[in-house]
Amino acid sequence: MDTIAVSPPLAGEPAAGEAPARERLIEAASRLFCRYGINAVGVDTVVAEAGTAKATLYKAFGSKEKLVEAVLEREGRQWRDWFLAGLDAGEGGAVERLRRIFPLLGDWFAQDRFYGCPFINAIGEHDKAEDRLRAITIAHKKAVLGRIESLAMEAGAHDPNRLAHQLGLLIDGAIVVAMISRDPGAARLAAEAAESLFAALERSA
Amino acid sequence: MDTIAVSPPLAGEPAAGEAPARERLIEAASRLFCRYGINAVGVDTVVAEAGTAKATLYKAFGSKEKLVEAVLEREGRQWRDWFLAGLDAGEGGAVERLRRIFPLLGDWFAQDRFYGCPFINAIGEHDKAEDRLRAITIAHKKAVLGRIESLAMEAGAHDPNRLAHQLGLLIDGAIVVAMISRDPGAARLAAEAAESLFAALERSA
DNA sequence: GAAGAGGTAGACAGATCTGTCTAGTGACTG
DNA sequence: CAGTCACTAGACAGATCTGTCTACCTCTTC
Repeated sequence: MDTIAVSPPLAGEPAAGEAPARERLIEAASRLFCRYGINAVGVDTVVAEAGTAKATLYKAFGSKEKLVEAVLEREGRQWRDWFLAGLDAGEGGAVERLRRIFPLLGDWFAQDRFYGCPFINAIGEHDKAEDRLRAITIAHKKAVLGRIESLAMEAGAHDPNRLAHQLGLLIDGAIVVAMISRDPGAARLAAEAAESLFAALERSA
Repeated sequence: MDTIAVSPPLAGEPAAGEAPARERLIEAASRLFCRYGINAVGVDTVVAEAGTAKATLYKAFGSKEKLVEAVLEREGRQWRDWFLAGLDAGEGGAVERLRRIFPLLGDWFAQDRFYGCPFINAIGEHDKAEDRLRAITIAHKKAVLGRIESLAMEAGAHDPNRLAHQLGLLIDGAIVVAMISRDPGAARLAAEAAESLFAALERSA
């Protein structure tokens, strides 16, 4: 009943058991936006997929734009819950937990419903002068990198903030490469690169 | 007259001196697609920006989709010309050239017209089952990583292909982080991470 | 000077987009 | 039983989308 989520973060089955309309809308939008792109999916498609009426969408969110924000918030929260729980699960010290980053990503990449990072994709297809989506994305990244930084500190890194952000580069790079190549092997490649970052750390530990 | 391009790859000024209509269309589309996203820009906007008639666009490209492909081909070619020339310019051995990757990226990120990688953004906003854009992107990356791999080999890397792809992760990660954060400092961060990858190499050299 | 190439301006068709609105249904509550 | 709440079905408005078509203009070349 209380098991840790083993399945990666993406929206799963069409949410059996009749979830409330608002939730079904977010889940349907999540699936469609991630797979086809936000601008490529109209609200009619979303309500059809969610099995709700159009008025329900506009009652609940006010606009497509707000729906997009709600989707990103939920997608981010779920991803962080899954990812951070995965880091903390099981035995091992801080370095072992940091090492778990990339196998976790590998599990995600291997899902057939892996479509890249919704945040990166959303920013890429909107006006680059727009700040709203960037702010949501930065908050998400901050939460993830914050936990990684504290693990890096625990692991005795000389500059935990820098190590965390360097790992962040490898994470984002791996996500993008996995989306483009459809090869989950990007995670292993990133894991090996991360070992080089850990090397200095191990020497001083 | 024969100077190396000092300005990074993005489409520059509105192409003075009356370029042919086809070229003006690609340049206008490039600017608009990169900044606002492909699906967010209609062909009417493109022809208005290019100062051509709509019929000219369809005569030259046949469809918006083909125009997108032409934009990516040109954008990729220009970027590679600039980037690879930047690697090879100046003195220094293979490792010094590899080290030049990230300062070059930093110049790109610092441009006010830097909107992330057009390939990554294009794939992100299209159907992830679509293969055409992925193929164009993979060809582009192959050309870039090919050169990096041969530099890695020259530098005496144990596994040049792996080093090249690991640098590729850092490159893509830096591009994405720079797009999101609007901070060209991502390039310096990546440069420092790359030093960890070069460390093993230096030891064996 | 006729013919053709390459381009312009813009109307048009038909689809699709976001967002609003009306009318009605069913469940729960005082 | 009346009222409210959450929701459905779908018509509708008005904008915008891709793509086509006609009519015209302006060079160059034979």
